[in-house]
Amino acid sequence: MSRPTIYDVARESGFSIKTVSRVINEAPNVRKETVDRVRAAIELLQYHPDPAAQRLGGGKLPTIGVLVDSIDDPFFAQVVAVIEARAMDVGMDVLVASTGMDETRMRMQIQRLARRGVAGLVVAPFGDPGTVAAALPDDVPVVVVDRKCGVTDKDVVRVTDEQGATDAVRHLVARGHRRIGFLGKTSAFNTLQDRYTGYEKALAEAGIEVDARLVETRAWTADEAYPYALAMLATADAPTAVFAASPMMGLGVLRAQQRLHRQDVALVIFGDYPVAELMTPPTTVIDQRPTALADTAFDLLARRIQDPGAEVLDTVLPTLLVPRGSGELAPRAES
Amino acid sequence: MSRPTIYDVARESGFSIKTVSRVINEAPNVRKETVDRVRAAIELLQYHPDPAAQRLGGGKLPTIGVLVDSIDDPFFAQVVAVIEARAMDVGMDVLVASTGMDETRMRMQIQRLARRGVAGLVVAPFGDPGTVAAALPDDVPVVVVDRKCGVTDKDVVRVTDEQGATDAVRHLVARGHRRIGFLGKTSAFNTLQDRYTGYEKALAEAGIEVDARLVETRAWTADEAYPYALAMLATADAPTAVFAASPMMGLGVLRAQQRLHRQDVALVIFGDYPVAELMTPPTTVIDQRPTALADTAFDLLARRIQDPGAEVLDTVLPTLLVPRGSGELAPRAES
DNA sequence: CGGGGTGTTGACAGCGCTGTCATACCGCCA
DNA sequence: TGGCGGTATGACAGCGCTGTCAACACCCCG
Repeated sequence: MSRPTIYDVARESGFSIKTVSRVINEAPNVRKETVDRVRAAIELLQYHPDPAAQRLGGGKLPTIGVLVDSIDDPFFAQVVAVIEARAMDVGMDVLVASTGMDETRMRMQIQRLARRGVAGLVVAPFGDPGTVAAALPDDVPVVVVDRKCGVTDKDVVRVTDEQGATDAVRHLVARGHRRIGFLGKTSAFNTLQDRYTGYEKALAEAGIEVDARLVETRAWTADEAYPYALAMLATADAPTAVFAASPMMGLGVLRAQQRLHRQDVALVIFGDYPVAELMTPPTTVIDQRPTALADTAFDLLARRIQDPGAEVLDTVLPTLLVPRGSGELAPRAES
Repeated sequence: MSRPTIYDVARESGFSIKTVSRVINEAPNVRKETVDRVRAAIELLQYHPDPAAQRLGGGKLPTIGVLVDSIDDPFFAQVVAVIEARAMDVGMDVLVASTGMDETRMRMQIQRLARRGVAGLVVAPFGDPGTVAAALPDDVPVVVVDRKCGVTDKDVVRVTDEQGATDAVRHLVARGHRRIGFLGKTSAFNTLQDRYTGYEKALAEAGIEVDARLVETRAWTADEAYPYALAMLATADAPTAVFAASPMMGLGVLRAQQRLHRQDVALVIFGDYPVAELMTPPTTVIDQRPTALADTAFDLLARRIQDPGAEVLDTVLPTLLVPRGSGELAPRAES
């Protein structure tokens, strides 16, 4: 009364296990009638191949691994959700793992997933190019998402970080802002570095000089960003607008604004977040469109699994400025 | 130059593969010196057992499956994150799957995970007791989270839905509210039903009669809740406070409040959500403490995997009222 | 009518483990 | 001294698949 095996299907259908195997894997050169008979037996017995056995017998696990910073980060949660949905459509399972932003752990998790025999891996890496390149396996298809980290021999999907940041700051400049603050730990990721570059660029275009007092690059978490944001907003020559280079930075700013009752400071956050549209004022964001990112990542992975030799692609998706209110505030009248 | 197998370790250590297997599985009756020698060989060769082979050879996969409504729901994202972290600590992987609130899909996903040979399953089920009971496998350890759904033969972890709702409504009553609205599709889950019961109970305690015009039980998503909330808040005898029985309902109410500029209506939401503390006013919530839920779920699962015959536990965790502002608003003066 | 495809199927040997059972050895007691 | 029980180890047969290779049609063409 155990689960039926391929032998049961073979017996039921009157063919050999090999032919059943062929039908399961949609191999060529099987007569249509045979396929039908085997399919009928499979249906009758409610047979499903055992993934572990398939794996052991030479194939890969019908599974894809996803490794992200943290699963409950809304951005990555969406990425995982999309991958899971897409994987389900093609009958694959998804193994999730998180790095917790720890390099050793990242390497360990990648190894574990690879060892597991997954058919492919979606990874949001971090760290310097050397480390990342060493950590990514070469014998498993890998797609790198969100952060390039100097990877050149794998498919990459990411967004136009610099352009997005430029859009954000231009948007603020267009509203008349000249004193625009920046928050984001530029040393952490190349993405953040790029966003800073975009910030600089937009200012330069407008003939505005970067004021070091308005640039804060030390904070990484929202908790760290908060005091800096507080300090920046509390000074006499506070910025009239702030560009937060990540949602975490954004939260830090929002907390500071709430604390100081300074909702009149314009704000654009790089990266959308839940209920941003319900804030007072609703938050203008640069949407990274995580679902598009994940969709593309899945497509690329599927492509590479199917054709390991395909040309390596570095896909850069556009971001989307979503004006909701906070980014459209005019500079408050100088007191 | 492929991955080392148990044979390589056997050769390297000078013992048979069986003894190596014993060491890997920490089986009894192996001389300490042997263990050390084998361990050294394992270390030297950087050997890691192949999970698929372990599975096929009689064991279970060192993997636990998690099935939730949706992976990017903040509540479930946290649950998944905690399970993943705990699993990693004990060297297990996590397969995620989502039901998308579809019964057929739920059943399918459960079967897939079970077939996969996972060591255990954490499931947030839904649907009537019969369906759920039929969908849950008996040959794999299962822990049911968040919603009991009439399950009696599996371990369950959930929160005090009725008590939490009562707390919320009492809290509002204590502020002087008498006209308190309710939003939540009571027919969807027993959890929501319980929350409604809690609502009724708190009103009864205060000698307040339930006003059918203030009770809306048809909406399930935030989009559905929005028009109802709008209607409820726009009437002449609008409630002075609202209890939203789920975060989604809460979002509907918040949108309606924003639209109508009625931030003066008190609000308590069952279930915390990101940045609730940054809203205007900050949202008072009944925290379901998803991390505690997930921790307990993991503990229960580990216990059952280790001892399949253990007594079945129905664990009910307390919720936590988190006052942040919206729930402490006094009834506005009647116009 | 024979040779060389092409299409269709099956026998069988693994894949890397674990379970079962056998073996070898030790110390102990009668 | 023989026999018994316990400890430590190994031989070997699977687990449920897939890959390889062989077998056996059958067809077309010269």
